[in-house]
Amino acid sequence: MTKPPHAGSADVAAARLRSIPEASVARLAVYLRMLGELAEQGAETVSSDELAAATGVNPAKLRKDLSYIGSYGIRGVGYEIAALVRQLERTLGLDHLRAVALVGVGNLGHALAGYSGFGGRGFPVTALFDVDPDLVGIHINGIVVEHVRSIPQVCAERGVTIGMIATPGPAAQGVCDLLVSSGVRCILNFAPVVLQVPHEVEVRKVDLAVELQILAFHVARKHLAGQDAATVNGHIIEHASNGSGGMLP
Amino acid sequence: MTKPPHAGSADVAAARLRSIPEASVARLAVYLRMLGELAEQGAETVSSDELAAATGVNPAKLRKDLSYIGSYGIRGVGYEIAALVRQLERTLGLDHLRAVALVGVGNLGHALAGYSGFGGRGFPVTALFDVDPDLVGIHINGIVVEHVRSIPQVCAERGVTIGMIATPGPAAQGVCDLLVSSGVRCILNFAPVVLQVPHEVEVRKVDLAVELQILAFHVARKHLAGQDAATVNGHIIEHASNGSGGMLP
DNA sequence: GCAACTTTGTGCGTGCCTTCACAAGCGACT
DNA sequence: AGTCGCTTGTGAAGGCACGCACAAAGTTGC
Repeated sequence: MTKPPHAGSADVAAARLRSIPEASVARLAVYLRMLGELAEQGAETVSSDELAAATGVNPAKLRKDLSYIGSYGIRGVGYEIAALVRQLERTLGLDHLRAVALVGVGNLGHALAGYSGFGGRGFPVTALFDVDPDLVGIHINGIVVEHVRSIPQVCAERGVTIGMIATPGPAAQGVCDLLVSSGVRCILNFAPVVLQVPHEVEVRKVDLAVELQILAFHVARKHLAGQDAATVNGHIIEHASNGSGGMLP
Repeated sequence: MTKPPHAGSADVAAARLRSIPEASVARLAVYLRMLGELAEQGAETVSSDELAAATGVNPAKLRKDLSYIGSYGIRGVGYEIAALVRQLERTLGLDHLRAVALVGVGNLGHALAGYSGFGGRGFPVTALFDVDPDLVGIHINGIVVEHVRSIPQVCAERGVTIGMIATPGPAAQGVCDLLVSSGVRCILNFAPVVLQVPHEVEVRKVDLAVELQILAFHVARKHLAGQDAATVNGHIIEHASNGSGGMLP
């Protein structure tokens, strides 16, 4: 393909961004974290085979994923970790901090507010909201909980670009509308409802009950199948879409 | 196709289970929850168009999903909600309670232990584990936290079939091995690591940091694209691809 | 400088998932 | 009974993603 002659100009970067498959984006984030760990351990370079094994994906798939963001590997050697991390962060938009607002400071919301995995990775939780008068006003990790009706004002003041909804189901759509009207264009939804949003807003849903039900399905399947559990190879790996390709020796 | 003459015998059910696409299983769980809400509102039947709109999927896809579990619709009318719910629950393995063990009662784990969405849907959290001496012994929702080393014994006693891991990353693999050695065959992993498991064990991963990074990517994309935001069609809808499952992927 | 080895980048076949479009089936109304 | 309108179930086509396999490109050793 046309090689990127020097640096990715903004145009080139934009063109690339648009064309990265959704499935690859999800994996790029996983590669990035693993690369961070490797860097901490002092590694300078890593091969696609090593990184693939560590993240549980096929090496060819990994190389193809990385090829979407440019040619940052050295044939015969591998990938230079520092450069790759920098480029991944640029691609994933992690070169800026993204202020996050969290609505719903109940059971789950409280845990999310205290989760260190966010702030440490460029997503400082900057605003907390709830409707419960007993919760409004308390501090969590140094952030004061505000009333939901303040969402537009506070989000504008603090430049919030990502919203997380951890309210009970019935409240979620209303909260979502408030966030959208405040200019938030990306939402992570933990409430068990399907949010209706304008087309320019991106919603991702994390549904814990559904995750368990999917597992329950597999429990039932294994149960019904008895345990044929053929004497296949011994290990590996994460993730559902295990082809379970035709058995039949 | 060959219609199920009377009831799905276990054989027929087993054959169907094996052939349901993974992506469809995830959606079936969503349909089931929405059907429950509709039933509460007093609805008797629902058409594929209505249910599809409510769950944010394509009507044809919904019908195909439902066709995997049998022909429970009435042409010209729609689906009888009660019968469909019953069949979905059977298919997803929700006709039995599935005891769940939760390992890691820190920030996130504590919230999960108290999350009512599990017990209310057939997944009673039956055992809690941690290594922290300050946590071992305390009660959460009436369950006492045990030491991780008790996992094999307690899981066997209480018939645990699903494990949830909400530990810090470095501890996750060890905990996973313990669960697997205790007979747990399905694991929901919240720790930011890729678990290595035998092939007969099913792992689903929920990775909150990755979810946010995917959103950040879309923030960056929207930003770079300016707001051309073409005059495309007007609406819609949740969900990128999941794969995931979500997270999952 | 050359040969052997290593590892990337990718063209291509394959299979799964999605979506369209339509025939078949069911109820209601006349 | 017959017709009309509505909705399901599915065949078939298109698109996307995965993974193999190999050429290109770099490094190491002599």
